[in-house]
Amino acid sequence: MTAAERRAEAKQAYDAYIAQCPSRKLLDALSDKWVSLVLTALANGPLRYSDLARTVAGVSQKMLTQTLRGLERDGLASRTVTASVPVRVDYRLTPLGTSLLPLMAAIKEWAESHIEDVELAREHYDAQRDGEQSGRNSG
Amino acid sequence: MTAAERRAEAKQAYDAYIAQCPSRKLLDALSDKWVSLVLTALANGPLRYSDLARTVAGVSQKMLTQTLRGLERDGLASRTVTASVPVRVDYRLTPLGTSLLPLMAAIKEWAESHIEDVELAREHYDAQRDGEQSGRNSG
DNA sequence: CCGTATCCCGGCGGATACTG
DNA sequence: CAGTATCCGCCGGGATACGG
Repeated sequence: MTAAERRAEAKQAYDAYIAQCPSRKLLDALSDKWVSLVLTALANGPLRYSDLARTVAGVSQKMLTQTLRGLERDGLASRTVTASVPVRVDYRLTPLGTSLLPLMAAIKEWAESHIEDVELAREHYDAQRDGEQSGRNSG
Repeated sequence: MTAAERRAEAKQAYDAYIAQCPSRKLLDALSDKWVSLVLTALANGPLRYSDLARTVAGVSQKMLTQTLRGLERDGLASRTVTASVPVRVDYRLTPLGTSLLPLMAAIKEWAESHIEDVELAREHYDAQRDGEQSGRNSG
């Protein structure tokens, strides 16, 4: 059995598992680096493609388009083309996409309340590791 | 300027951006494929390494360890070694990690309420695309 | 202005082998 | 049992060029 076949089988198992797990599907969707950023950018109202590119600073054209296609496919955002010259394309959240905002808010709330603890934990952990390195021979 | 330098600069900009954005940090943390699964697995109580490997079916040894180290570093989980033969290692959620559970529940709730809409939207979107493909010459 | 197609590199993550 | 080290395939995603 080749590595590719093994991979495919494992993928099958994983897919079969998440297939029955709504939470994982959602997390998979939100996991994409840019999804949450675009979602947040659109929270205030519709935006043109170029506006999005500016608002979500750092995103490449490819990823922005790809992300938007994904959101559109998932029914979270809608795409409106105005056939002028030059062409104009607006994106806006659908009701479904909008219904996600409270959840995003909840995430934001937890983050703002607790992310500092996480930061501190990291520093502590890293310091600990460094200490062990240099103190390895002294104990 | 080389491509690598451009990349580095863009990365800088992105990092600088998320550095001041708690929500993104949290999402970055939760984004890892296995984090939420491990978190969920530990929700019911402490588990041994091997138990986790079984519970989170499909995860490789490498990724499980890597995920656990990450959770430990973030102060979301703690690691307890019992020096017996064979050695025994338990992982459990910290209070901080536990505080994440309601948020996970909220995610689960949204997912269970709306993921069906997402599925339908996808089917519709895909069907639409297919239709355009085959009907391209008929209009 | 708003994309799509192509190339290509870096890194994620699985498989495997080895240690304590 | 619970890892660590290493190799390597795959694909995410940036850069670039081109079409409508």
